Amino acid sequence: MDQNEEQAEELILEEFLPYRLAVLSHTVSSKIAGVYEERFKVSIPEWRVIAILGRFPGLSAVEVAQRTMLDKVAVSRAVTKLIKNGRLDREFADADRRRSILNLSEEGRRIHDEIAPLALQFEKDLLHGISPDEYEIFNRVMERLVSRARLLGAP
Amino acid sequence: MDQNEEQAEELILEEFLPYRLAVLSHTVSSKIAGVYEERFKVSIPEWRVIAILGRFPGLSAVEVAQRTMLDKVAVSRAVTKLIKNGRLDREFADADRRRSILNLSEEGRRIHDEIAPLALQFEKDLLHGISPDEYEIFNRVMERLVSRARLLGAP
DNA sequence: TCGTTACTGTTGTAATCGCAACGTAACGGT
DNA sequence: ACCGTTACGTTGCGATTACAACAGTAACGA
Repeated sequence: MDQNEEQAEELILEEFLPYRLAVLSHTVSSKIAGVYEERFKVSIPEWRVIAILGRFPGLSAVEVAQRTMLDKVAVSRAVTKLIKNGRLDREFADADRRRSILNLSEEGRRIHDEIAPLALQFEKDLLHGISPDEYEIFNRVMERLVSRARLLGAP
Repeated sequence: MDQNEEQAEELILEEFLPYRLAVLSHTVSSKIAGVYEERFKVSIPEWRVIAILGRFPGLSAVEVAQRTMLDKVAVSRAVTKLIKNGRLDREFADADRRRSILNLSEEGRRIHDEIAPLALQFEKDLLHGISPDEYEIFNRVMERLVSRARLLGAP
């Protein structure tokens, strides 16, 4: 029997990994965005910026972009809006006046400290019933998938 | 020692599950969309429609929407474009003339049969180095997460 | 010093998405 | 038969996103 004789497997959308990842991510994102948005009028990109500046004060816009996986345009717009809403302060570096120095304002910090526990709780709720062992494997696979995906397809 | 004395954990964006899911899904989607798009001029929603009609010929638009997790507007637009490009045929049901009956055209079938193996190969490449056991757990966790996410947040 | 090149952040714009509103069609009760 | 309701699919529109082009600043070498 020829070893290549096996039936070419058909593509079943609901089992197809990229599809399932998209569905899962979209479901999770829209649910948690509901919390940010509805209660604090903060979009996901804005929340990413706040979260990063909460841990790394004084970053520039590009540095924020790298750490949030947002492109610099998204960061620029999020920052503009956050400043307008009094949640961010911006200075410019003395040494290089192109470079911005971003920090949470008092209000920004307050919002950060309110959202963070909600977000962590949401994550916890999401993971309820999943054992640490399972989650560890899940995480390993996720990381593997990201790095593989970065290699594949178009460079 | 008070049992609530533990330090409130800080939110670390790059470890935060919704964020990581978004990054992973976005990375995977954009890579594989490159294949669909560049080589066949097919968007992701269009590909979902093709994939579903490949397995379930004769569905109506709403049925396609349910099975692809697209909303009916997205399906309507994808279908319009696919018909215009000669990849889909549409009839209307005798019993209920609101209801469309969608089928791949010959050309649509041809494209389906070309993309499907590429997509499956991409998935295989993505999963390279991950053991069946790991993948099984990964899948279990994914399913758990979707159903949890559907419960949480806004109803 | 001048000219080139690289980098930061903003703006302009086209494509996409999501939601509400709509037209048409079928259905259900009276 | 008639009215109100529900279902299917389309259209319009505001919000979001991605990408390219840009202005301004800095760095570097001739």
